[in-house]
Amino acid sequence: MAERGKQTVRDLRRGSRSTLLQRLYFEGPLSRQELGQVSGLSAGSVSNVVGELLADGLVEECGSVESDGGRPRILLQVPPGRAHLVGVDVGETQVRVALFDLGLTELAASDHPLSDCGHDSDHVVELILTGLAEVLESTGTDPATVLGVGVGVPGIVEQGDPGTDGAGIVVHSQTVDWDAVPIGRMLRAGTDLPLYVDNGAKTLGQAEMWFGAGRGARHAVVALFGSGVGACVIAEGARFRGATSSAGEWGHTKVHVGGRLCRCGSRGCLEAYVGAEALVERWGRAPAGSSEKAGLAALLAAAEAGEADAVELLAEAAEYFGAAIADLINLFNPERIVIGGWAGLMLGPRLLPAIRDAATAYALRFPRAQTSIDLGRLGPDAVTVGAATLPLWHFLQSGGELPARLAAAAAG
Amino acid sequence: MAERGKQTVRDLRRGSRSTLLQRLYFEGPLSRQELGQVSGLSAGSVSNVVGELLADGLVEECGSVESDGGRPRILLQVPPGRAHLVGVDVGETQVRVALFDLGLTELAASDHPLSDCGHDSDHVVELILTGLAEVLESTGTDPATVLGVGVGVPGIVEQGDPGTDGAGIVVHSQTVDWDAVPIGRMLRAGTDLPLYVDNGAKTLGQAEMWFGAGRGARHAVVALFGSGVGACVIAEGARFRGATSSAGEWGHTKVHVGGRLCRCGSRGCLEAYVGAEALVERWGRAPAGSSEKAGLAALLAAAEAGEADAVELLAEAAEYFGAAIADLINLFNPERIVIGGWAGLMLGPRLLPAIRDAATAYALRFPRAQTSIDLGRLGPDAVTVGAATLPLWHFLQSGGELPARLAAAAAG
DNA sequence: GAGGCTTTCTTCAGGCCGTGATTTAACGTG
DNA sequence: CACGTTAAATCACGGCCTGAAGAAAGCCTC
Repeated sequence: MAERGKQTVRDLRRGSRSTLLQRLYFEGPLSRQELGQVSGLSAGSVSNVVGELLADGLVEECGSVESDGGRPRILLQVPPGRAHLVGVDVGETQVRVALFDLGLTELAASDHPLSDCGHDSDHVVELILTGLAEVLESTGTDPATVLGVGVGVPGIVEQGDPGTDGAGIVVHSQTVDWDAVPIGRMLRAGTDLPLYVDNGAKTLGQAEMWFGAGRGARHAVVALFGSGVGACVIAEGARFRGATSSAGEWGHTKVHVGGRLCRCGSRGCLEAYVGAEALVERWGRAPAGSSEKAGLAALLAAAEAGEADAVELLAEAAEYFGAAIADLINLFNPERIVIGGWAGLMLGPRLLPAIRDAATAYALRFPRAQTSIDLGRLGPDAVTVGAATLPLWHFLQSGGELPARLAAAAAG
Repeated sequence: MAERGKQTVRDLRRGSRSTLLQRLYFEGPLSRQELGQVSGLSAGSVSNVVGELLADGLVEECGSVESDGGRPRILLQVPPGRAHLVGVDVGETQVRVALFDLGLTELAASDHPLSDCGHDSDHVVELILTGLAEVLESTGTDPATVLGVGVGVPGIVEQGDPGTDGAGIVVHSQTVDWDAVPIGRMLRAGTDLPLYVDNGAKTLGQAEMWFGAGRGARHAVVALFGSGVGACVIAEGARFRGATSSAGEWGHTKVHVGGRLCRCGSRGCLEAYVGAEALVERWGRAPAGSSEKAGLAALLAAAEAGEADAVELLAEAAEYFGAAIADLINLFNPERIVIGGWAGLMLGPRLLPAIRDAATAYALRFPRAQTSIDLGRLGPDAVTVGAATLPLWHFLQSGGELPARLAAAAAG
């Protein structure tokens, strides 16, 4: 039931390249020696594979470190400038396109507000494509050096047939009224770059796992607390997708069957109790016309000032949030829970102790004891970074597969 | 982040053996020809690997089928009598040990009631070991032909260090008051056979996946509805374990934060609303002193007879159950949900439509549309079958690894 | 400053693996 | 009984990883 299909002797090499590339990417400069130890490959193979990677330009030597009287170790790293990545955040109020180098340093960004036409899909696609053109042009980046474009969108992303180069990707979103929008095909019409699309919350979670509070964990859940509530589940070091890659829709988990009406149309959803939108609305004292963010900040300030109803509302939210986290602990048995998202970061410092207590009260003892609950470290702007990890992940996983033109350039 | 470590050219062969063995095991007699097609391996490799498997006695030729005027195809199969498996069910009222052949046909079984000493762990271990001796002796089975002993226990199983031959397995169970019982070491003292231990509900789920309503699904959740409530999650064809293999503890998911008190000590757990024990207790009309099973049957009969409170109680249970299944759908995005367990099978025919409706009402549209909800097909006696799949799974996964003595016998 | 020591990296024979073409086997047909 | 057809076995080939032996690059001592 878990066949991994045909494997030729060539897949071994792909696997070795991938392992070495990943180690080098995540664990900084390493010598061939150390690389052999951490990867389990023999020194001979490491030398061989690294030679290949050097020839492809995917790895470069960067200084050396003396070794107690012997030949110095030559350090190796993935050259950050070797290729580029694009991350796109289709947010609630704007479309943001950012260009990164391989080290995920932001080289340029382009923002377009989404006020006039709302989330009309043609318009969003147009903004993505113009943003893409802008960041490439403003930095003089050759499109051939871009490994791919990762896009974080609201809603559920159906990946479609993997063989079709992203053209089969379809997005369903009840909140922005996208019903089976074929965003893959629409973007494909405007660019030849490899496309990767995923839910924005999931890309934020991915970023938190790679560069934030999730680093190093193999089983984790990033609980994203913003206007709504979502989660990104990581199992065995990779995102848990489920059958059609919509796994982790935590916001509509029931905390009170038949309870408060949720914007999804159902009742009793977690999001209807602890989502920022719901909290601000329930509090009812936010300055009229203020943004959701300002409203939540006002609620927090009121609670800090000791206003009873604000204090109580937040305490209740912490209990619900903790109880829902207990569900995650019971169901996924992670070693770490990371609370992220802008609202999570805003309220976290105040609510974390109560959330932890509630999780302890509601979860089973054993799995709870295996899990730590911490705050995330990345703000909402990390969605673009997370989106850029989508092509990056493919790059590392495939052992450094380059677009045809870029590979040819290295050979020359 | 998902390194699969060192891979030598030998692992390829192990993988090929495993693939072929699995195909042959699950998809009945197949010719080398067909095997090549379904596995993707070339005809040459298939011939080669099958030759090896034949020599090891892991595969045998069984008749042939004509082929439209050419050389007939020789059919191959895994000989059911080649080895044996033991499955153990540590249930609420008894310890059941069963001996199976490779085809999972039950050859012998031994039941020991658990009335006198309750679940004292020493006593349970003793019963397992005597049961094991009994089934081996009554059938005259050489222990060397037993691939392993799978044990299904109540509670959470911590697998310990994989290298220690099962000796590190520890069980935690709040219901039978086992606190870190080192069942691996205790059993190891009484037998040399390879040991595999997992939660009983999970083994039942595994059985349902392999031989019941879950067949063929790669992403599924088996929702187990008995005295309590549990779940077995399958992702990518393998059981989803989480960090310490306790994932899927669904019964203590919150459906009403702060609601009914549950036997786990927390409040608002699903189990406190729809578990058979809770239902019978809430109904309050079961004949005094009757078993839980009889009580639930009485409740069902009352509802069928149209008694208002019974009808209403079951309708409420269906709604809660469906809502909780909606949570599973949102979180795990499976392609199939199987409702099993003795209470599930008993109430299923009556409640399934309501459960499906509730799941549709409470789950998000898109993932709900990807999922079918069906009743399981295996009764609670399948726990032993499921337990026996634990060593069987290891056998198939490893490409037909045999205990030393058995392998030697084949060579002779 | 030359030889020796230590440590790192490279090279190479050896054993396997899967592929794909070729050969051999087994069967029905005319 | 020769022929066409299909299934299985065989084998040369290019690849892969390992492990051992050899080369490289420093430091230390005399």
